[in-house]
Amino acid sequence: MAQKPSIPKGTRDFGPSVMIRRNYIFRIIREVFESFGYQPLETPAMESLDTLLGKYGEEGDRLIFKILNSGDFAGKSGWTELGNEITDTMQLSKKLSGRITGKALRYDLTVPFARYVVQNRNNLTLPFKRYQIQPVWRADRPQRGRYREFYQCDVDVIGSNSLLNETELVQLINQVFKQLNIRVIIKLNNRKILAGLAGMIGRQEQLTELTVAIDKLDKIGMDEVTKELIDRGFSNSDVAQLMPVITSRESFQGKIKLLKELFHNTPVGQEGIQEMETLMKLLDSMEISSSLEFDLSLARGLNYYTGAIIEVQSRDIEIGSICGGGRYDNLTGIFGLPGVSGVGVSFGADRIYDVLNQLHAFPEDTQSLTQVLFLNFGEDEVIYSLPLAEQMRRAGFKTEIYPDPVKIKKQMQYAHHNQIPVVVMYGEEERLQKQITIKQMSSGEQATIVLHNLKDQITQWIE
RNA sequence: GUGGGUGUAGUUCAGUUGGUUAGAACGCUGGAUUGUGGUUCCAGAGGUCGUCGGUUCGAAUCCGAUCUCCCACCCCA
Repeated sequence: MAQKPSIPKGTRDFGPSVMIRRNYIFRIIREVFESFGYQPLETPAMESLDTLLGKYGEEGDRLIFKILNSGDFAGKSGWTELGNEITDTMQLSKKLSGRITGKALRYDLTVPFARYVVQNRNNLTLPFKRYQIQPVWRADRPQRGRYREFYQCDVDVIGSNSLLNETELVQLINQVFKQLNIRVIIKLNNRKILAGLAGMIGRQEQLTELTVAIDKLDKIGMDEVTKELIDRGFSNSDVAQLMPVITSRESFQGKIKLLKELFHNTPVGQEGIQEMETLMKLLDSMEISSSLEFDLSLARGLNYYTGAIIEVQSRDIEIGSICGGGRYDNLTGIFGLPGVSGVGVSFGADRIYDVLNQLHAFPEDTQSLTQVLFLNFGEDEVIYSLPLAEQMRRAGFKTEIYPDPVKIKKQMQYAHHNQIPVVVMYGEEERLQKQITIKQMSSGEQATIVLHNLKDQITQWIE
């Protein structure tokens, strides 16, 4: 029974000092989201399994955390009956899982959002702008920078086709990272341009294979991507046509010109070019301090994107994307509400944390919380400290009283370990002389002063 | 899902060709100091050596299985 407690693989506890820093990130993100008029939304940790299945591809389905039903599911599911007629265990498992689980933990925030929109379609005024900051779960095998439980910070606007939304999101991304002091590259592309490329070589139906392969360009390089494309059934001439385009180092205008020539017979591609040009034109009219890049190899894995795609990388720390998203034309369609287009991005709080940590870019004062500690000199003595502590709180100091009348040494250690800058002593000696002793921990300096000077002295020492 | 590594005190790790009582540092508790933290000194607590089995007179050490965590791939934030 003396077994060591532990938490499940890929999950984490966040101690106080980490939480203070995480809250700093969430606070900035939330404030920026709200400044653009996005409204808060939360959805349950668990969704019906049907809501989630089939939305993330075959690979995604496997990574969904399922929740076991309560009750005697073995008996109800007719275990023996099933077992007798099916000998293939994989098939048996599949059949059984349909009966023993009907709920699952959410895999991302976009699908629950789509579900919410469809469910409340009669009460929502479109366009609907919402943000959502909640954990999501994936039954993946964890490794560095990848967890089974992690937070996503999503902003989406649904029910508007305007490219102004994309523009605004870029502006919002820029604002978040500006406030966090992270220098970023915002990469842009358009799914329709990728579809145009697939169309150009006559392989529209293999768009997904194409995008999965070229998305790895900056990770594994040109040769490996070529190899992968061949493996996925593309011909040498396909690759010969594609590679020069997606690796093009031309300027924005250069790339547009190149694509226009290539896409004279592919309407989807032309549409993509037009959207890209409009977006760039709109962005030109704003002050975006981050560098923008038109990256033709940017594809993003999720295959529900249909228009613009966005991905953000840190300029200083190699950690993959710290924010990403795009436009999806028909996400609510699978829930029976077609024709509602949405666009959104998601910030990866955990990776942003790592970037700030490695850059030492967290603000200093996020560390200590309590500013003033009243020592406890005994059950009777401490009563006289109570109103003083309350006065200090009203004066704006985070104040606590040590709860137990233990040795002063121990109480001082508590102040030291919690980095509390000021300790106040109001024991019998002080009280009889109508004075109070106050100590600044950083310098060790200590002063005995008259009561009404307490506030001023603390102010002076904390600043 | 595929492949590689790891496991000894709260934490980070030593532990010789298998040998008697498994160590260190840091941390923790108490004391030197009954109203004073950080530095110092003294003392103390803390271990089913991941688990189960095997080889052996004898296993932290060798073998097998199993679990765990870490790393890479697939995929993703």
